[in-house]
Amino acid sequence: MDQRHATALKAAGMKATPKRLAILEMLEAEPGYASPEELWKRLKDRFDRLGLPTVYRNLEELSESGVLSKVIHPNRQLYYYFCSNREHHHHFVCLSCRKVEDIPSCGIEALEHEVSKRNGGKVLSHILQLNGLCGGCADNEEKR
Amino acid sequence: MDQRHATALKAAGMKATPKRLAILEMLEAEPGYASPEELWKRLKDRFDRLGLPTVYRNLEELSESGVLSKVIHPNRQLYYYFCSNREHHHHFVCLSCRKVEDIPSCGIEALEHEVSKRNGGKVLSHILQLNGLCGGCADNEEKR
DNA sequence: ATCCTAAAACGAAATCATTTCTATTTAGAG
DNA sequence: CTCTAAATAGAAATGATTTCGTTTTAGGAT
Ligand SMILES: [Mn+2]
Ligand SMILES: [Mn+2]
Ligand SMILES: [Zn+2]
Ligand SMILES: [Zn+2]
Repeated sequence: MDQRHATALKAAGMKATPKRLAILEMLEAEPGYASPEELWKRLKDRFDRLGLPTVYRNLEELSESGVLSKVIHPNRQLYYYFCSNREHHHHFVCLSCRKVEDIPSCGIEALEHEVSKRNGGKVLSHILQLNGLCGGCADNEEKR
Repeated sequence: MDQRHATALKAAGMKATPKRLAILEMLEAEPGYASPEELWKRLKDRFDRLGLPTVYRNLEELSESGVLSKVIHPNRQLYYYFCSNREHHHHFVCLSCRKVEDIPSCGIEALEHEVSKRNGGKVLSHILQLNGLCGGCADNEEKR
């Protein structure tokens, strides 16, 4: 039914299992990021059996293949979210309500070039994430 | 004797205990990042008693107060390093040898402005880190 | 449509880096 | 020198995440 997700999975070289599709649907409907356990609690009734390790494994694999994104959270727990924007970009994440907003550009090319020029290093990946309070949460904060 | 570190601690509102100073000296002498346990193993003989929780606690407090920096590592373990550059900047970290290199500029002001303009959100912190292989490790990689 | 097999999922148990807790020690202000 | 809030000890707990041996399944091949 959600051919889009099945296609994305196939493109990533992963089988389109019902559980993977359910995880993607649930995260797509979610405005913010979610933890493995939260997703598991909300999904397990839809299946005869659904193990928490399965959710962990799939979230990690989906993140690894770029279908999902991972949050670097100060509390060091894992959180994932769905973003359909296929361009390279980053995110602002609200630490209060968990909303995620796109940040279209990062000057990574210049920084990568800088690193390789200066010391011959090779940049394999980069993290750019803004943490804060979204508009709504910042307002609530003020009223307190 | 290392008045610099004692001063830095005082400036951060922290007592200049021998253990904190030893942690700072050890990390300053280190070219890259280190884990709490590694530091503990290398420091505990210098003291009658030194608990691993003390190392964890101090590293976190020192990182919290900006005296040390923390690495966001793919393996999700904690690593810290010392950087004396007091300007706002970020780092390239080598995933192989753990070397850390400065990245002088990040376009954070523009991004912060973008976030607050678009949705009224408030940016509280940001992460920018490049992961990769430093010059030396990239060379070794090629020879294999 | 059925077979076949590598991939996926199960789930109980283990892991182990990190944190907590209470008692004891200490830095440093007064 | 005294005093006290801050720092440390260290054993124990924690709990999110991972492992592992077994069972099930998706999807290409027949
Ligand atoms: Mn996005
Ligand atoms: Mn630096
Ligand atoms: Zn980027
Ligand atoms: Zn910055």
